[in-house]
Amino acid sequence: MSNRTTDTKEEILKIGKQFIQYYGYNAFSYADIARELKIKNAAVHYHFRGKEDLLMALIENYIQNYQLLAEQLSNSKLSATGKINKFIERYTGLCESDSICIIGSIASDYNTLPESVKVRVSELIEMVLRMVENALVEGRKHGELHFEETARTRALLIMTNLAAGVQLARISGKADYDSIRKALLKQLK
Amino acid sequence: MSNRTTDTKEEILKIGKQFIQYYGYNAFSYADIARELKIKNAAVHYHFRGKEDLLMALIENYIQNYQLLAEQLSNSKLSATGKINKFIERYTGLCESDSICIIGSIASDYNTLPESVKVRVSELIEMVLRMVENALVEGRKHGELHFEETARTRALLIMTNLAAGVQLARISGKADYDSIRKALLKQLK
DNA sequence: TAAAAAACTTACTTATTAGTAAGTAACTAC
DNA sequence: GTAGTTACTTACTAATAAGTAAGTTTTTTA
Repeated sequence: MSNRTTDTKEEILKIGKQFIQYYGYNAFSYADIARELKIKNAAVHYHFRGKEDLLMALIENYIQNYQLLAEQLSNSKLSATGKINKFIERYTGLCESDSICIIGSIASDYNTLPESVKVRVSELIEMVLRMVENALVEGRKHGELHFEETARTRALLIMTNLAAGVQLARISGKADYDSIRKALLKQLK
Repeated sequence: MSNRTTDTKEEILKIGKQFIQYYGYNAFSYADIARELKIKNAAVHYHFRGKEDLLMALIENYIQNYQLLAEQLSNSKLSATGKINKFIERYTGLCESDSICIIGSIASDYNTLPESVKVRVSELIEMVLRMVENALVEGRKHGELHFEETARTRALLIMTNLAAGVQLARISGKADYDSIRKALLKQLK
């Protein structure tokens, strides 16, 4: 019995992503996913042999997603500020659903992950950093953005502010995330 | 059979802290602690009824520790920069052992924690932020430090840079943490 | 429309987890 | 020196976790 309009495999990925962002990788089980989708445990194993495979698939999805965003940004007529904003918006969205970014979530569980996953996460992070870096370089070239550090360092600062910002927001409130977000942009002017 | 020189309860706290900082709260069990200390599972339960109680004790320890640091700093003749540096050093130390800060670790697992713990973590964070904020206010008053935002916002920026900085360091390398650390201090001049 | 492939469920297994009840050894206080 | 307290161990239980083998239903394709 398959569902006409939705794809179970996609649904598993969707729920898995939500669980990682809401509870953390080591805090949910295949049984949790199965319960949520009203299928059996073994059905989840049919689509993803094990939890590591599911995680790997999620990371691949995430990489694809960011590659798409990177392309869109490089082809767009948006200002550098606009591009940075597109990036920031992703975090703002997470904040609203009491979730944290996958990278931050995985980073906390990093030492429990198999080598294959670690390598890919590392590549994902480099990709994201390069994307922000490119926007920063462009903005500085056009006199639109101003910062003292190298673009790479500035990208690191922005990324860490946002990643930990959404983590903090769940505890001390969304107002703190908002202060961070606004300060980030003001600093670049 | 009790150990003359060490205290089992203290040892459990020490290992528990290490596990949280290295693997994450939901990635270790009482059995792991028992194995490490060469005692039985039930002995851990004797000292801490459940994992939540252990976590709570660790947080209380952490709060005490920070209260001590806050006092030391407020009574010290250190410059504001020196005070901020004392704070930064804590993160640098973590970085060297491939560990992340307890706050960051707990933040990722936040939605799996009981309310009693959440409340105390929230108080801990406020304490830490106030400490950094105080040093910033003092530094600005004396013309030693310079920043545009409110001291609270600046403290948020510093704290998120460091917390996510050590998380990132495990994945993309300690050099990235170092760039962040140096940029942080330079920004304040 | 029959065979094959895909997408499951049923029914397990094996390992781990948190936790506890009951017993024992050692130290402590009087 | 014995009664009580502390700090355990032994020996469980009940629940959950990951995973699999075998069978069933549904969909696709030839």
